[in-house]
Amino acid sequence: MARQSVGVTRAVLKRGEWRPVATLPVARVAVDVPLAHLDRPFDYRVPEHLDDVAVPGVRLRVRFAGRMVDGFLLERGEDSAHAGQLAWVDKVVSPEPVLTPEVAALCRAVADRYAGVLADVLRLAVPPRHARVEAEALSGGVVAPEAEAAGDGGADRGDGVPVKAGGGDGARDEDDGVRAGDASGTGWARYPRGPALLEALAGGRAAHAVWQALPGEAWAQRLAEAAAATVRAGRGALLVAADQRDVAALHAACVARLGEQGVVALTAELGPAERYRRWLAVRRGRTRVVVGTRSAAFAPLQRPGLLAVWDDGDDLHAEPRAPYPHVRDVLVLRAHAAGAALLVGGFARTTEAHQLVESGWARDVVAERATVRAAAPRVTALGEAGHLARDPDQGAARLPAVAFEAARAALQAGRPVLVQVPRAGYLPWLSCANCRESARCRHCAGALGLARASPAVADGPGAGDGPGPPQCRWCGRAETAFRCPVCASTRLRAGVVGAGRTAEELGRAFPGTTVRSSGGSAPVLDHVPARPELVVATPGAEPTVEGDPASGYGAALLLDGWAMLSRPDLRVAEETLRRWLGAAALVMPSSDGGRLGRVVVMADAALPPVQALIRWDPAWHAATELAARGEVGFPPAVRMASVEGAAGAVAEVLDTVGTAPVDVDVLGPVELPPEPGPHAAEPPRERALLRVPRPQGRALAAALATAQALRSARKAPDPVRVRLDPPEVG
DNA sequence: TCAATCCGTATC
DNA sequence: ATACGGATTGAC
Repeated sequence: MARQSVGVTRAVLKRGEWRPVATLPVARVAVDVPLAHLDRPFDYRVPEHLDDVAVPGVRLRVRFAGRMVDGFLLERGEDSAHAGQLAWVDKVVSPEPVLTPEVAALCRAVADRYAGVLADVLRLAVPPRHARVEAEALSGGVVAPEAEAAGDGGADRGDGVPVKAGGGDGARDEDDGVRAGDASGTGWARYPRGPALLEALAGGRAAHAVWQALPGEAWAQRLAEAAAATVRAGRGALLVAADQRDVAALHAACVARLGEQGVVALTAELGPAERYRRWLAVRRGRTRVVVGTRSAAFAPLQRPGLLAVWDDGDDLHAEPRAPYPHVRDVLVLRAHAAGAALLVGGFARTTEAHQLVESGWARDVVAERATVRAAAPRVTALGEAGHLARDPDQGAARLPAVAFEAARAALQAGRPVLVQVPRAGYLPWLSCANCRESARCRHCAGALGLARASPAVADGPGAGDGPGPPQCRWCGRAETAFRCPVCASTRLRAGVVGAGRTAEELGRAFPGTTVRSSGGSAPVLDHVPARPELVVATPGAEPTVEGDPASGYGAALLLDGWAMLSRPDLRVAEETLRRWLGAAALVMPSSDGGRLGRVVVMADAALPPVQALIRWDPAWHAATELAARGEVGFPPAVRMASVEGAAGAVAEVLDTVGTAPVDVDVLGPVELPPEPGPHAAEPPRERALLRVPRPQGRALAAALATAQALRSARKAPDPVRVRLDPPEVG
């Protein structure tokens, strides 16, 4: 185990004079070769001069099929099952054991779960080596500076001042003086099972929880409390959030509670050197709490006690590179294997998270109805809005009366108003083809738009609805006979809807009121001052309101409802509700006889997601969705795989899977629409969907891995993409 | 009969 | 990928 200086890893002897070590002479190596049929360890001989550094987890170079490849040493063994001669471990790249046994096992499990290869998962899990960083830490022992979580806009906090452990004093923390792990006094007391969860963490027990955060919840503080309880048990906590902004909030909350020491943020934006520096600090056990984005789910945290993901419905939690693992699944596998607790939290609830509850694997952490009601804003749905506000000014855009009143009441009370609008480019926006005047709804004067022109994904029944008539972006009414009020033209031209345009329109509806934008073409704001201003934000870019979390926005207008719900996507109800809840959770509780703390959503109250928002019951909605998916046989009620590629190749994979002992239901294959761009000359691609009952998920993945291995073994030219539970299908 | 080449298969 | 073995081919 003695650490060698780096130079010694090179052979001093000539290769012919290398001698095998006496004990544990066999190194089992995961080679970095992404071929399905080579996805297993290969044995090599350890030469004497590498004995010290050839420890499990190190990166090394070996000769494989006639060329030098990278690999990881998985373990040392006494003998090999391989009949032939073993080749030498050529070189140990660095003595740093970057692949811990726990993470190695996790990567194998993830590869198996997703019918992928270990080499691909290892590339997601272990960041590229940065030799200089490794050396600086080796020699100096300097603890990585981690003051700035990149993009940390926390300018309202006193930065640079070391915070004493336990002295939680975040700007938005209402739980001053509460000791970590003391369940009774934290914000977790508002949830009947919250204290028990914290006690389990403090006791080092592997609780599994799906947490439905209360509206207005200081979620980052709650997760920091959970992390602190875990640390008290002498174990580490890993908190994964979808984006930089959420990571920064989590980091700030954890630092406030636990101090700078031992809390580290891992995100892609850090750049290779800083990222590797922090990652190494985690591996070396200098940190007890890791917060980060997607790939942090694999962070080599020592003795993991709590694995948590916030807002697991955000699609950023789905890895876009093969084998396309989802953070929630990675953490479930890891919790299972490492005996760690798992916490899946959010304002919304995904069907997958609910599935964990229904299967009995996880417990529900939800507040009592009365607590929810007391914390929630009052929600009004405006599907078929009847009344309109009188124009306060000539030419000003008008809002439905209820929305206008809710906003005005909030502004008069000195509170900001949040307006959630569709992301720019999400929807075409329409104007008169002749005079360029914006095309407006004849009922409410909202801007007209087209519901998504062509369905990019044609899944299941009901796919292929063409572009419908223009619809009002505010009230959702269809306009079947447009006629420009200015020039009487009946022709329309398309532009692009942006948050900026909506901001402009709203500015006219509320003259003299400051309008801020967040998201879309405008930069995303972390927070806004608690002043009577309009805040126009795209979904996911809603700023929090500075100050006490119990008093957020005075009102919110959710304008993108009909646009969202018109998308041809099976997940659309769940995703729409998630976005609404994310915005509505920032609104103050209903007060002043319902005048303050209002949410107005432009969607039909009869729709289930609208009902769920009104009643603030995402768990009910998730249960409904899960039941519906069960009826039509879609994930997560079943396990599904998509197999995509050239027609013949797909057929081959299906053939092989057909011989496996799995009871597979095959949908398709169907021809996919040609991809836009330079793919015109290529033969059409096909996709088949395979589904099995959930207990057979492993067997399905194994059968698909076998099929891929067969193809790769005979160098089949057309690649086939296999994805398990592809997000756009479920 | 032997060498050059082709093809299939394993890759430690 | 490359490398090796066995079969095949072709020239003597």
